Amino acid sequence: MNESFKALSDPTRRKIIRLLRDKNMTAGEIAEHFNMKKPSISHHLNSLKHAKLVLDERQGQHIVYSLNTTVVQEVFGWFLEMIDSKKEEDKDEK
Amino acid sequence: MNESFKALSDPTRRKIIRLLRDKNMTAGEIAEHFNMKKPSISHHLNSLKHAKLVLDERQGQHIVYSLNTTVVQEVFGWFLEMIDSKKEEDKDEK
DNA sequence: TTAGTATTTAGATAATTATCTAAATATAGA
DNA sequence: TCTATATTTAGATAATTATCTAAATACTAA
Repeated sequence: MNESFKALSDPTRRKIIRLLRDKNMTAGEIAEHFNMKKPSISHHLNSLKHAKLVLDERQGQHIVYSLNTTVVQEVFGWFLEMIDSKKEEDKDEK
Repeated sequence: MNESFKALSDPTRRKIIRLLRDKNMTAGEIAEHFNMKKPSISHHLNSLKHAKLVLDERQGQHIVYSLNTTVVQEVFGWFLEMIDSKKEEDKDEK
């Protein structure tokens, strides 16, 4: 999970996640949303891949990236723990 | 919100958040949970403070740190958006 | 005022990270 | 095989980050 937190620390990568939330995309399509050279996008995608936040699949000349919602949900769960259990404590006290 | 994501990218800082979830603590109390020199803890606390994830209050010789759940919830909301709206789309299609 | 304790700040250092350029690799079609 | 396109890898570089040591600051009590 540390890798996920690290990957999400960068705004470019968060935007990539947001893009892939809506639909799967090729590396080139993703790159079009940024004013950045493609190797840099590759580097970011590699980071997200390493954290398993995205999955990649080659389709001929293209590589299609998709969001791995399972891992996003894991990180989500961490926040839930930080917020939710605190609410439960409050309830118990009342 | 970028500051929050950055702050949370470090495991030491995430552990601090987890500690403060349970109860407010002084810098010294927090430091006891880590095998690290106090200036380093200070550095981490400063990062969390800068991101507004924690709040500090001097009480005599001590500085007490508390979790700022509002900001934690903001970040939580980001994940909700990544997960939740995707679920809604699925529902609409069914 | 001095001494003790809590905590931070400053500075150094090594490691990590984000972007670029150049080159390499993978796929497809002629 | 050559050419074109998509994408990644490699290397350089500047910026950022995490830990340490030394020093400074803040508060308390004698």
